Amino acid sequence: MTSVPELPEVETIARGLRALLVGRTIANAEVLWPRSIEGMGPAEFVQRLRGRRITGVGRRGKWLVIHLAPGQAGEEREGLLVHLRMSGRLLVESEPSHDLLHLRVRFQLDDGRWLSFYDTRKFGRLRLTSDVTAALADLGPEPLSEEFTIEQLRDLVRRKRGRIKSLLLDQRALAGLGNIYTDEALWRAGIHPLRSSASLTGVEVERLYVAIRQVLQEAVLHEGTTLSDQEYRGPDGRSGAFSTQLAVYRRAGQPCLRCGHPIERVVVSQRGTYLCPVCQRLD
DNA sequence: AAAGCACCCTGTACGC
DNA sequence: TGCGTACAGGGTGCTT
Repeated sequence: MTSVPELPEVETIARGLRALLVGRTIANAEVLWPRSIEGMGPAEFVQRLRGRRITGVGRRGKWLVIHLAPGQAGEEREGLLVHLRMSGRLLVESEPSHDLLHLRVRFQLDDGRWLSFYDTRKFGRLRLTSDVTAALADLGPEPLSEEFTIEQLRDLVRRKRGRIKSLLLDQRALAGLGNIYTDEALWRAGIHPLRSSASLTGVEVERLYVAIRQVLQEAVLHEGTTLSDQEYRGPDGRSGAFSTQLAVYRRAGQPCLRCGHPIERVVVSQRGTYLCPVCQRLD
């Protein structure tokens, strides 16, 4: 069972970590699973992070961004990027580790605490970059930002020939949506995930825009979605409450909250996809 | 251009 | 009860 961190979960983590990390200095780092590090070897990674002060914690799409004060090289926009993928977790702990088996990378902070990266499935990635903006330049717009408008979504949708679900999952088109919130947004908008994106009417694009923003906003307010004990946790160990708000995700066979028809599961873009065939028509 | 698939991984669910 | 196997899922890269 997995519920993967998407925009609301990463946002919750960023907010929690911000309070704990800003102003701290990384005294030392240790890489227990080298493939968790992207773009350079673990030795260089550790060497470049040692002594660096954390100036901020943010989020871009599903990436967590830990901003660093300029080091000896003087890079202005250096930062540590973390993508949690399937099972990654970042925790601030007073003990060195609570789970050595799944500990992949850890940072010792100047206050004696530890920032620990746990990742059961080893898909998560840490990347140290000298230019945060450039490193994330391929990501599409932030769906909750003011800059993201209905017109932007309309352009995205009209320019592509593929399925609407594939488009929403494409991080270069729109940043931060994953399998859960894509299905939830499409259900709220009454749009079948297999519809060609270019076939959406103006009204449907508007409904989709509202649905995406609302579902993400509500999920942020609920601090994300946690589906079982094993799954996503906030940095303080709290679980997300949005699971109680899910209308379709993992609800195959259960009645649609709008019309009562059983929710169906199909596969779209190699992903389990949940929908109501009555409220989300293909024809 | 878009779709499909293998790959990266391991905990869990399921069938026998 | 225990064992083997299929499956899930984000992103990347390759093929169709």
